[in-house]
Amino acid sequence: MVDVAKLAGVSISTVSHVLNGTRRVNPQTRRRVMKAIEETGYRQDALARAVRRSKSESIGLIVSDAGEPAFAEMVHGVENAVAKRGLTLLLANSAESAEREEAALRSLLDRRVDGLILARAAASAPTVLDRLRDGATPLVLLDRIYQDEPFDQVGAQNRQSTLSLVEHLHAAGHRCVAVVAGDTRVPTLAERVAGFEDAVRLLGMDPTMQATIAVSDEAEIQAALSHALRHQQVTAVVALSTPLAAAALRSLSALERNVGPDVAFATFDGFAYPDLFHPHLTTVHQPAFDMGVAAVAMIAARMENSDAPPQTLRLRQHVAFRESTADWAP
Amino acid sequence: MVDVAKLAGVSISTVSHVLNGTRRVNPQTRRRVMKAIEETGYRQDALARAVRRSKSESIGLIVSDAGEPAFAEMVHGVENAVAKRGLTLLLANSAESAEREEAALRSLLDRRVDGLILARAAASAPTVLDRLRDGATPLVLLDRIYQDEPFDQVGAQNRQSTLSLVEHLHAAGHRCVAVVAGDTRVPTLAERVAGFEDAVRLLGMDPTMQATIAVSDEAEIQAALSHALRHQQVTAVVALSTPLAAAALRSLSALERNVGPDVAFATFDGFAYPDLFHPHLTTVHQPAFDMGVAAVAMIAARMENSDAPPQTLRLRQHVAFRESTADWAP
DNA sequence: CTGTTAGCGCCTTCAT
DNA sequence: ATGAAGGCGCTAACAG
Repeated sequence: MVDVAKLAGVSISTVSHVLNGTRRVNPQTRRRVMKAIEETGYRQDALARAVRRSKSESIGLIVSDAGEPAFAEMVHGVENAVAKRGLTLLLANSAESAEREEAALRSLLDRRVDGLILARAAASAPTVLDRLRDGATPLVLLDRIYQDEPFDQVGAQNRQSTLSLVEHLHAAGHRCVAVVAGDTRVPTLAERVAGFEDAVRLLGMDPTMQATIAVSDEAEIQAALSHALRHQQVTAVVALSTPLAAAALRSLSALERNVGPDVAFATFDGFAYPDLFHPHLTTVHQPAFDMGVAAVAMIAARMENSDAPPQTLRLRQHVAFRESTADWAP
Repeated sequence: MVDVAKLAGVSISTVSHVLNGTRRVNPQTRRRVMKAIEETGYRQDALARAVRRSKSESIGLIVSDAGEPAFAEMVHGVENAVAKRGLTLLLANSAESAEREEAALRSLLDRRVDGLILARAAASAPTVLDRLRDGATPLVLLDRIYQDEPFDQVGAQNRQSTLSLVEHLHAAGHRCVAVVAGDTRVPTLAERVAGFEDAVRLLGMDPTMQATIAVSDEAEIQAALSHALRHQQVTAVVALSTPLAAAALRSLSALERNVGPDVAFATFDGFAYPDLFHPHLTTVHQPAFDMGVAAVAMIAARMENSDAPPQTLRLRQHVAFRESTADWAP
């Protein structure tokens, strides 16, 4: 910066001001400075600038499972929105571990990110957000919504979507449904279970004839499904996430039940390229990319106006009814 | 930091030294400082530290297409390796655009990342790496390998894998193959095409009976495939990436050719959960996660020893032979 | 319209 | 074994 100033015959202060457009400067000198910058190949040091302004022009994102396609999509959406605003994205993955989540949070905060987007880990510690309660750094909770937290949040309408899905199954004649629910500490999954229970009640289905399988391990899922199919006359299976769907489909295959004719099947989130996946699976599609975009928008809004009440945004999910729930007959 | 120093009754200099373990300090005072840090809830400012040391403890990653599953896996691998080293990941997506790539590069460099991992965009400008030629910031080129660039690189053994694949098809009786190649400015795809040409030569296949379809648009792919199937008696189709495979499979479906019995099919990179995808597709699996991990390792090595000659690492791909190339008969 | 100067929070000689 | 002091590169009063 000193070099530029010297070459242009001005003070570094002027250089700073032409760079930031932060005060009027004579077009003549302005030109000279620009030329000097060009010739010098000078680039502003974003870090020093951030230290001085205590604003880093960056936002941090912590996802709970970078391997899941839905989260990969959210990362994609966040990256897009962040880049569009000229910010930089700092990415971390907690891999569903409370320790890694805590460490990532500290690290990003130490880097003075201007905002933080967090999809909490399944095992997330209740105290992990304490250091953010003062609102110094805007936080938005992504995907996994915690009712009582005083933060902005973005998720999907899990409860209603599950209801629509089960209504559809009920209309097709299904009376006994098995839900592969996984780790129900995850609010997203708990909401979907709650939606299922809503449906059971509303549709007058017999609660004792339904099965909620709250495990994640494939072998356990298979055992539970086997039991449900044989002893509870379950005719439809609903998986609450992509990895659970994979485990369930493998289990059904091992149990020699054909998806479609033998047992109806539906899933949340689903697989990439659903039109190429056979059989075509009835799927509740999460607007993962848009959720990422929305999260960034909320951060931006919060940076403008920090004392508005926290807001929870739930995006609509698209329910695609396909083959896997069409070929079964009572 | 001043607060901590005051509370412990020492100078900030001592605080700095206990924090960094950068010189011997009396266990007594050391304790006092630690306690003061605890009570104050003091955290080091990573940015100020980076400015002073001109080392940011972060690495930048630019991918060319965050939507492709293979790149999502690489991001995952890079994130993992970076976190394991206690560094922070800055992520950007060029979306195959030279401008966005250039912008991302500048932005990350301005943030003084300690190393940079780049999967170049298809349209990448030849000059984009010029500012890195001096070696001040270690760079590793990921996935898309450029022969003549004097940088560390990590990719896959595309040429040999393609050869194995085509040998397999040839052994099954195929003599005319269509390759859906997409944008062959992408070195990865060009290498796979080269591997195909190697195979044609080595196996004595008639070059005029092969089709290389170097477009990405689905309608164009369908038209070209239609022509190749009818007028060139093509019996096997090979797609060189996941999106190309999706387009090709849709095209074949539109042309009413059954994958397997009517026409053999193989793809690179493939779809998630291949065991659930029907028909099971013969696939050359890229070790995308490991490529990401390896890229970080190379950055780390380069930071130790900057004057070793640049190295190109090619990881082996796993070729899984499955149904889609098993059911066809001459 | 422009320059001088005092920090931002930290590390690191140089003294003691 | 510890402190004092000078910057890292930058911005933002405060002066002219």
